[in-house]
Amino acid sequence: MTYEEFKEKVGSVILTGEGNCPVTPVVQMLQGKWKLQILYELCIKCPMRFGELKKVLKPITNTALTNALKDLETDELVQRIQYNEMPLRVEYSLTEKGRDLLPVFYAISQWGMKYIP
Amino acid sequence: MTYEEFKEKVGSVILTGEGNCPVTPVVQMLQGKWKLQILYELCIKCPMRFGELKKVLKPITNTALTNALKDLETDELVQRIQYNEMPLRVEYSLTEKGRDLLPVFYAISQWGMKYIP
DNA sequence: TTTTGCAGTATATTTTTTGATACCAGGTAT
DNA sequence: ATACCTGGTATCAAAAAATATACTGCAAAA
Repeated sequence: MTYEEFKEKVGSVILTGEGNCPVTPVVQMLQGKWKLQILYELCIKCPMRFGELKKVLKPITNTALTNALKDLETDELVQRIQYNEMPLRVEYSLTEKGRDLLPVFYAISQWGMKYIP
Repeated sequence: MTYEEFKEKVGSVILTGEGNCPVTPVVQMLQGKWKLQILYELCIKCPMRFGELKKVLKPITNTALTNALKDLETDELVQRIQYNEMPLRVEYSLTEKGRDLLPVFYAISQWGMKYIP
């Protein structure tokens, strides 16, 4: 993709910094050491249980995972469903809003496959 | 994009966490409050001078901008060229590696235009 | 009856980021 | 002689993020 194609595709909305920017708020929403990694795991396998996420994201701590998941829930990217069985089962899955991030992860993975040795 | 399309496109390389993942290292490289915003500005206008970046990214501080630019230079996403005129002129531009992030920003902007009010 | 598994909480502490302030060097304009 | 411009650096304090450790409640299994 060239600069020209980029500007043409993104269109007239490239008003950075002024509250109309379609990138800055997204970037801010996804900030935090674990958020993107959690979302990516959920792109690959969905739903996932708390303990399952903890395993694939090791060495994440309970606290970090809980906090990140709460933020993602608040932003409506992830949905939490609790089944009151014993032992307790809680499943996390992407919402539609979260699933719409798939193209972002696809673009990142393409870049990674080109540049990460 | 569906989960199935995603997995098919990303292919067999979805080995998260184990050092072969094409996403995790990229995500880590782009972490930091200003990095993605700087790169995005350079997607829109390239090259840009130090003071120019400072203006569009206001309220960024000298320290923050300098540090972020250094990291981006280290990762070879951004190139720094100094012209020894007076007053001094320094221009920052995307490298080819950095330009290859355009599709990532395009995907983010698409998402942002759908979900950011 | 003690232990185990799940999904967390609570609290405190450490580490990392961020920010504010002042300063520098070289040349030009006043 | 003084002030100003650009593109920073240096130093320290403050705020935010991340981590460590211990603990909870519930039920079933040993």
